[in-house]
Amino acid sequence: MGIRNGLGRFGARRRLQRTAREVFDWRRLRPGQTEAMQALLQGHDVLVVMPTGSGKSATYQVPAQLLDGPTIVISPLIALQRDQMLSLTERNAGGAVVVNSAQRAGSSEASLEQIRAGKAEYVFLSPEQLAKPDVVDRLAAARPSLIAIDEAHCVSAWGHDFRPDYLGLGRVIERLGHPPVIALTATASPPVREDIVEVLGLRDVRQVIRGFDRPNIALRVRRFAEESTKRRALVADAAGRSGLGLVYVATRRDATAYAKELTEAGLHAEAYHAGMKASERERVHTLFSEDGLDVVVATSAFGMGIDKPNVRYVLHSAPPESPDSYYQEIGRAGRDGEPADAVLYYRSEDLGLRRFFAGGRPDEEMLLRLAVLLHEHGGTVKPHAVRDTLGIGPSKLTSLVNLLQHTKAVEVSGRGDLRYAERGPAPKQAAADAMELDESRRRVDDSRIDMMRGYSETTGCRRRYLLEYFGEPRTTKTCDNCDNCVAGAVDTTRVDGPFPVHSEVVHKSWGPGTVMRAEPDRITVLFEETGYKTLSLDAIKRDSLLILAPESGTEQ
DNA sequence: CGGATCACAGATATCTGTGATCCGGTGCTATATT
Repeated sequence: MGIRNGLGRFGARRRLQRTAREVFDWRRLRPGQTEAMQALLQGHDVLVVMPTGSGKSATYQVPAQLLDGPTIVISPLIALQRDQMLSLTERNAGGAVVVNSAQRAGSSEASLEQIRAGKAEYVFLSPEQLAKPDVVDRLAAARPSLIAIDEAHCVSAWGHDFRPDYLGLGRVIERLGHPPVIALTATASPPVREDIVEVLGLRDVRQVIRGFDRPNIALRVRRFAEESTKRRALVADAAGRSGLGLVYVATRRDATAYAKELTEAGLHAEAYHAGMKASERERVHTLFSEDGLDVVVATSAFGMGIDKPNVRYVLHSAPPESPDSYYQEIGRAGRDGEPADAVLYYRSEDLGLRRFFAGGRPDEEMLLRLAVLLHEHGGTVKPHAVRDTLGIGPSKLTSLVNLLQHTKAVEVSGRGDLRYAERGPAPKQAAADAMELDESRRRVDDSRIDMMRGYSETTGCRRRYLLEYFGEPRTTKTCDNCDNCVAGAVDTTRVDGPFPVHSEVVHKSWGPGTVMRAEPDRITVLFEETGYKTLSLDAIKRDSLLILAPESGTEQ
């Protein structure tokens, strides 16, 4: 009580500041933080995109103190859950508990009981825990006042296949009474933000987006024709550097191989990937945290949650699958604000592996069998019964159900039970629609790989390229801290084409989209259905491909 | 999609080329066995 009635904007701000100081010992809140916190207290859902180390966690931790009821924090990794729980336990913040499979038997049970009894303010758990109806029921009974989704880009990056329980979070949020929800991430391009909002079912959303630019990170791409030449160059580069570094590689095998070569070159290098024993991974992580080595050679498994200030360089032996991932990975350099380097060792062939990873198609036959099964049954079916009948695992079922849900064929109840929608399309149509939806998602994934190629091959300012990708156009044309700008090769002619950045357009066959990037002879558009496309202005003119959307220009 | 690896053939007894085949990232969970 009291927040909405009686206390105005300024009262709320003062209370937030006082709580930040008294409970957490934070002297000052930054504008982005206060904005997000106030929006939560006013009952909005909030999407926060702010760099690591800028106090994202504070945006839910402080309001949690002022709202009456526990705060549920959804976090993708057990290690992150534990770290955050421990740091809260040090404060006099009302107690924090975790619920996960790494707990001793009965300990998760005790955590849930503490939440129910009002003896803990924060509970940390994974989406998989929230896929269990009894866990959700017990949390709902505690009347949570706030839900935070940490590392929210995982919703979009992992939900659709790798960890499909992320897709169930929207339903879970409703089941928990939809208190104010805050989703937090360091990196999210506009379509990723849209995906997060849609999957989580956020309403009346306030977006707080701050500080994408990391001007102290020098950006560079080195192009190679031969794999062997590229390898040698990367090893020589790292061997010639001092200070802590990260080398990102595409495969586990490469992690081991590069680590070996770097060791032979005289560095203390350690490999890191998900195939290693937990104890080994922890050993490398500790060495890294305590400056006990020169370089970690890792797959994408390494990095989430790390906030090490003095990483001096991040080298990539191959491009990742999107600028989103690339920016996230190089963003681990130079957190201290001192100069740092991000160098991509690039061969266009290396994008092939990314296309392979993006390529897995859903099982169409199984999709149809599932649709037919639910349709013929007519009533509500328990998911385990469906799994038994079809002989598939829980995550496969979740991803197939998700596709059918989007085509309005299947409905999922609060407890996770399945039923065919009364006015849903026929099973055959539903399966076909679902395949088409999946196809469209794949086109978007492919287009993000294309954008990674675009970054690697651009002759323009690389920083500008990335910032525009994230929807933050710079006013200056050059950054003076990327290879192209330093070489003086960047074309600084003013671009005043017919389709300015951020204008809404409609394409003859690809439908509506937003201009993300404008160059003298071409533009890049983010289309709702097909993702990113680069179009030459000549072709647009010749075939009248594109027009400005009717409402565009009247908005601002 | 591209690479690494292997079997096999071919011109010569150790190497070279070709085609087939396989493999590739991210983490939760839950339970049985030491």
